Order: sequence, then C-alpha cells, then structure tokens
Amino acid sequence: MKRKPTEIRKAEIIEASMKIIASKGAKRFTAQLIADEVGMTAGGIFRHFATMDDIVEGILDRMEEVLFDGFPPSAEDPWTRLKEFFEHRVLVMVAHPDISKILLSDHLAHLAGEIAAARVKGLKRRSQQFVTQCLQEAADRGELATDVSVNAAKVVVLGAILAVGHATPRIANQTETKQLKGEVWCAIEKMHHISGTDNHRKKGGHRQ
Amino acid sequence: MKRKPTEIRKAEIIEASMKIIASKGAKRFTAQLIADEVGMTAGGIFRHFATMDDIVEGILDRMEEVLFDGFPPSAEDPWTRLKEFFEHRVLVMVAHPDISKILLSDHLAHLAGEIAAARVKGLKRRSQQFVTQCLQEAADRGELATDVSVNAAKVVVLGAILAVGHATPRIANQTETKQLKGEVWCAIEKMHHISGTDNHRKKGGHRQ
Amino acid sequence: MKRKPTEIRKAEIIEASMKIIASKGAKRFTAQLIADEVGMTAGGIFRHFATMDDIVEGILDRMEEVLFDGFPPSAEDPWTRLKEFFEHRVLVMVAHPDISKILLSDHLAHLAGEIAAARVKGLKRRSQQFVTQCLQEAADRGELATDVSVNAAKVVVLGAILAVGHATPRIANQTETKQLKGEVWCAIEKMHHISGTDNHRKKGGHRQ
Amino acid sequence: MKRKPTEIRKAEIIEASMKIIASKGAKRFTAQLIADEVGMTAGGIFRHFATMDDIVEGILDRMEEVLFDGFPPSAEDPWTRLKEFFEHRVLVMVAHPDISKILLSDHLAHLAGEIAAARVKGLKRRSQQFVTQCLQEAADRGELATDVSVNAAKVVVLGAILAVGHATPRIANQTETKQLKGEVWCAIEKMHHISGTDNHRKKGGHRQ
DNA sequence: AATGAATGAGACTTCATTCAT
DNA sequence: AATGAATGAAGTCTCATTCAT
Repeated sequence: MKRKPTEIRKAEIIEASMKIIASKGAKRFTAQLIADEVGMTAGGIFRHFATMDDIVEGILDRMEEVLFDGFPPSAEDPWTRLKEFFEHRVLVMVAHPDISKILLSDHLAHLAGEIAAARVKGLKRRSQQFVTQCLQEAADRGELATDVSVNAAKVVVLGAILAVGHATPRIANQTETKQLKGEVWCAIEKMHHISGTDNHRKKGGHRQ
Repeated sequence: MKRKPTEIRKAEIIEASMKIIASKGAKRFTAQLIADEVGMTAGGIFRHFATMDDIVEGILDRMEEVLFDGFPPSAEDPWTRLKEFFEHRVLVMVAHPDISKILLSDHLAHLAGEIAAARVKGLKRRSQQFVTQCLQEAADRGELATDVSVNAAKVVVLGAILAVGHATPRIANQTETKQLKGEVWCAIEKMHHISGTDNHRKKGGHRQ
Repeated sequence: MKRKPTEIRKAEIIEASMKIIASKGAKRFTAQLIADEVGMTAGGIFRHFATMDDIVEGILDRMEEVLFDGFPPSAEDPWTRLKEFFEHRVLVMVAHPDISKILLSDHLAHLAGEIAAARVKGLKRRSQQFVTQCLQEAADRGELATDVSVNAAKVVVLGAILAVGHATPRIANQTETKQLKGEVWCAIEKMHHISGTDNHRKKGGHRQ
Repeated sequence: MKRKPTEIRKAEIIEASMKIIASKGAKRFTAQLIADEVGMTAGGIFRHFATMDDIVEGILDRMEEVLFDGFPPSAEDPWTRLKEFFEHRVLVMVAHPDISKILLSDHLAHLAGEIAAARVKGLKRRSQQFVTQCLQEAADRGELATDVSVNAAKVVVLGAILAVGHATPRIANQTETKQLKGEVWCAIEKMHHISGTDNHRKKGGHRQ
C-alpha cells in the first residue's frame, strides 16, 4: 500500500489511461483497469479525479502539452516551418506511441461529454490550420507545385504524420525512425516547386 | 412490430451498428441503441445474432466486401495499379463514410474477441501489402524517386488515404471529392520518377 | 423467476419502498432492499423505474392519491367539513401506517431532488390551507372559541392527526381506532364555540 | 489547520452533525460534510469519535440534556405540571430548531445500531409517560372533560407539540412563538374540566 | 491534533443475454 | 419473428474507516 502525492498519482493515472485507451480501446477505459495498471484499487482513483470525464480532460491536457510543445515553429520560410512541424510531430509520435494511437483512433471524441469532444476537434483544427497556413504561404510565393492544391498538400502532410504514427509500433530503433522521417519528408517535399530548377536537384540539401 | 425475414433484419442490424459505432463510438454500441435504430426491441436482436460479437463479425464481413470489391486492381503497370487502388479507396470513403470512420478509428479491433481483432489486422495488412508491392515493383523498375524508400512512399500513400477519410466529413459534394482525389494523387505521383523527364510534364496524363 | 407486467411491479415497488422508508429510514431506501422485498434482483428494479428518484416520485403520486382521495370534503358547515377531513385523515393513517410514518418523519423531503422536496411541501401546505380555511370560516361565524386563534387551532388539529399516526402502530383493532378518533375529535371540538350554550351539551350530536 | 482540544471539537462535531441531519437529512450525515462544516478533514473526525455511530450517541446525549433539562416539572397540580412541560418543550423547539427537526423526523432512530434506536424510543416514551401520567392524575381528580379519554388527550397534547415543531421553521420572531404557545395551550386546556364552571371563564388565569 | 492517500464495501445504473409469452 | 421482464456481471462513484506522515 504505497501512498504517493496526488500530483504524482494524477500523472500516473493519465499515463495509464492513455496506455489503456491506446492498446485496448475506449471500451476498456475503466477505473478498474486503470487501478490495476497503477497499482491501487478502483475506488482510490476518485480521490485524484472526481469523474472518469475528468481523467479524459487530463488526457487532453497532457496531449496538448506534448503535441504543442514549442509550437508553432518560428522559421521564416514556410517550407522550413512546415518541416520543423513535421519533424516535431514525427518525433512526438515515436516518443509517445500512445498519444499517436489515440489521435489516430479518435477514441477520445466519444469518451467524455461535448466539451471534451470540442477540445479534440480544436486540437486537430489547430494542427490543420498551421499546415494549411504554411502551404498557402508557399503557394503564394509560387513554391507549391502548380498541379497540387493547398488542400491536397495538406492531406498529404497530415496523412504522412498519421501514417508514421501508425507504422511506428513496428519500428524498433531510433535510427530507423530518423531515416524514415527523412525519407518521408523527401517525398513530401517533392511538392515543393522551385522555379527554374527541377525538384530533384534541390532536395539534396535536405538530406539528413 | 413489423416482422421481417432474418436476412433483411441482419443487414439492417449491421448497417445500424456501423452507423452507431461510426457516429457515437464503440462504447455506445449496445443492443438497445441498435434496436432503437432498427425499430425493434433489444431482445429481438438476439434472434438474428447470437451475441454482440457476432454482429461485429457481420460488420467485418460487410467491410471486407465493400473495401475489397474488385480487389486487387489488375493493371500491369504498378503506378497505375496503385492509382486504381487509391481512387477506389477514396470513392469507398465517400460512399460509405461509416466504414471509413470505423476503419480509421480502429474501434472494431477492440470490440470483439481476438478473432475479430485478427481479422481487422488482416484487413489492414492486406491493403498495406498491396501498396508495398506496387511500390516495390515501381522501385525495381527504377520508377520510384531515388531519395524515397518504398517504406516512406507507403507511409505517404496510406497516410493520404487515412487523411482523406479524416477530411471526408467536411466535404459536402462529390465534385469536390473528385477534385481533391485528383490533386492528392498528383502530389503522390511526384514520387514517380521517370528517367529523362521531369515529373511535371508527365502528370498531364493522369488528369481526370 | 416470476414475471409480472410492469404496472403491477411498479405498484409493488412503490409499496415496498414506502414500507422500507417507514420502517428502516431513508438511508436504507436502496434498490437492493426493495428488490429483496419485492422478490427480484436489484438491477431489475430499473426496468420499471429509471432512477431511484423516479421511485420517490411514484411514492409521492401514491401518497397524494391516498391522502387527497375525496378531498376536499363538501359539507357546508366549516366544523362539519373539518370533522370529515379529520376523520378521513385518521382512517388513512390507520389504513396506511407507512404513509403516516413517512409524512411524520419528513424523510421524503431529502430523498430526491428539489422537485420532490417541493412536492412534499405542497402536500403539506394543501392540508394546512384546508384546515386554516375551515377554521377561519368558523372564526368568522363566531364559532371558534374567542381565546383560540385560527393558527393555534390549526396546530391542534394537524397535531392531532400527526399524533394519531404516531400512536397507531400500537393500536391493534379497528374498534379501538374508531373510539380514539371519536374521543380526539371531542377534544378538538372543545374549541368549537356555540354562543348561548356551553360546549359540553352540544358535543352529543357528534358522537358516533 | 487549527488544532483544538478534543472536548471542543467533540461539541463542534455534534453541533454540526445535528445541523446536517436536520437540514439535509440522514443520508447526507457523512464524515465529509461534518468536516466541511467544522473546518477540518474527514479523517480527523475519527480522532474524536471512533465511529459515526458514536457521533449519533453523542447527539443523543446532547438531545437528552436539552430536552430533559429541569425535567420533570415539579408542580403539584397535574394541569400545571403539564403546562410547564408543554411550555418547556415549545421553548426548546424554538431555541434548538435542529433538535426539534431531528426529534420530529425520527432520523436518529435508523441512523445507528439498535442501542441508539432503543435510546430514541426511550426518549419518546419518557415524554409520553409523563404526559399520560399528568392526564391520568387529572382524570382521577375529575379534571378531564368526561368525553375525552386520557389516551385522546395525550394525542392532542403530544400532537400539539409535534405540530408546533413542524410549524416552527416558519415562525420568525420569538414574540409570535410566545403568542402561539399561549393560544395553543388555551386550546388544549379546553379539555380541562372544572366542575361548576365553564372553561372559558377560567382560562383567564393562564393568560401570559 | 490533523492531513491526505488508500481500502473495501456498497450504492446506483447499464447492459448482454435468456426466456416465457 | 418479436416483445418485455428478469438476471447477473460490470462499471461509476460514495463513504466509513485506517494509517503513514
């Protein structure tokens, strides 16, 4: 019967909850399972969070913290800014596979009330708006391939982030991750149009 | 209290279940809600399906049917084959938003026993392997940009499909969808390396 | 495992609930105890009432029905009207000792939300207003002893009803009850002032 | 976090408990609510009382002390004795509305074990026996109206006390209370039969 | 003397499932 | 084929009580 200060327990509970949701699904997000994971009894959970919904709030707080740490990137150039965002997100997905899975699976949206659902939406929108903005800026500068709309490019970029998260569990070591990240970015940057050159030449500068 | 033959009811129940899972999440996938949707009482559900898990099986059957209808594409050329697959998937997402949402959200994987989970995995793997194979073939022919690995390309392609599914709810009409589909494919095909040409020229042939 | 139509079960549940509240107190008003009393499992209760609060509502409905059956008395003369009310109430208290106990103990007021509490208040007020009105009318006619205010008389009448309920459990047979009722009314009617006579003479007419 | 000696805390806890039971009902009589009221944490309560039942015992002690302070009245004449008792009780009701409410509502009887229930019963019986005895004595002396039995008179007297308690919350000031008390007693004393007189004349002596 | 974390029992409620009708 | 009552297993949450600090 180990007693820990509430702040530590709260973090443990959030962590365990994310793990459970990611690995077992929203339906198994139960006080009992969390308690098992954390090492206490189900009733004890409610000393730290009043309701299960509050835990969901806590998860959202944590996700926001992790996802938007150092956000938005400050680079002047839109492609550089986008690259920084992309790399940050990929690293987050690898470092926090649970968050990656939760984001992808959209479990949170139905887990708590409308407030939580709205927050999930907000999280998504924030990322999307950032990406859209970078791409729009690039397009305005004539740096987006002419046959690719901002919307389409956005789909590719966000999709790549989602899919990296999806693929991550199978990636064992960090070296592989780095490599994949670099290669995927290369693929994305093929949409980067530089007048007077062909894309292939330019890409060399971005190799890691 | 309308009586309908089992086959019709079964289809109705599957349909209703998918709708519920897609719109309200796995946690609300209950006999009562299905019954409400279908217009009968919860007890009656079990005349058609022995258990809730059986309904999940039925959903999987239905999804497999829709997703892999006319699969795999038969084109000789790997990029064409991949394009056909991509376009089919995007159309499916639009025609069956529930299936899209369920697939994306991974709800099914945790809803029934291990057998269902394995089937979900199989569904995913089947798509992934197809994509991998197309890209590997393209790479072997030297038709994949040299700085993009098969793995990275796979991430981009699958990611794009995921992201289109993610975006679909906000797309109102079919015309927009078609356009987005075309543009996204353009972006993807930037990874198509054709020796002696630059990609931009080539793209025209793929316009719809 | 006996199955009964919901209407019957509802009545049984209300009855059992009143019995429990009356005999064991509000704290023991639990689904389990009701179920034990009725002969089913706790979960089954909720097929008939959605929440425990709904049961409280049902109890209030039942109490209102019993208490205000044939209310208000129609007699022209205020003392006769009051007597009819008094006798009716005493009979109710004897026939429904649980209701009597619940009314006295005020358990219901805190059992459900504010709506129920307000209804309890309303029930009380309705009786009180009737009594007040009768007595006021009597006073206006000069038929209330001059040294007794309407308010004071009200306290005596309502108090007597409460106390008869209180005493009832110890009264075995109906004959005793009838006698007590008559005697108490005699005591109350001492407050009936008939100009030109002394009260004692008059009382004879009211003997049963 | 103020530390106070046990004796003071005990009194505070008893006081708070009575307030809670009176105003919120037996169901909300919890360590947490008491602690909130007293200004400490729930755990701390149990340094002063071993169990919640012990608090109930304490409440009973306190109630006994208040209710039977200066009891029984010493007057020789039974009606005077009864009057003294009645007035004392009414004053107690006004001075300690919580006690009045608790007594009336019978919450205590079900709150703790059988011992407490027995004590509550004892408290009530003691009052009832006193009243019965006074009335019996009056009857023996021929001072009880001939058509009113001792039992019936007891019902009226105890009922009046109950009803004053019931009415008390609505009585704002002390003057009103005093007046009501006097008037109610007038009504009760109508049962006082004084041979050779009519009751009305006599009452003057009891005016306050 | 008091706090604050933890337990464990028990409350309400939901839900898959069974079964008489 | 369907309804509707019932069970029993969970699940959320409350609460008395214990105990380390």
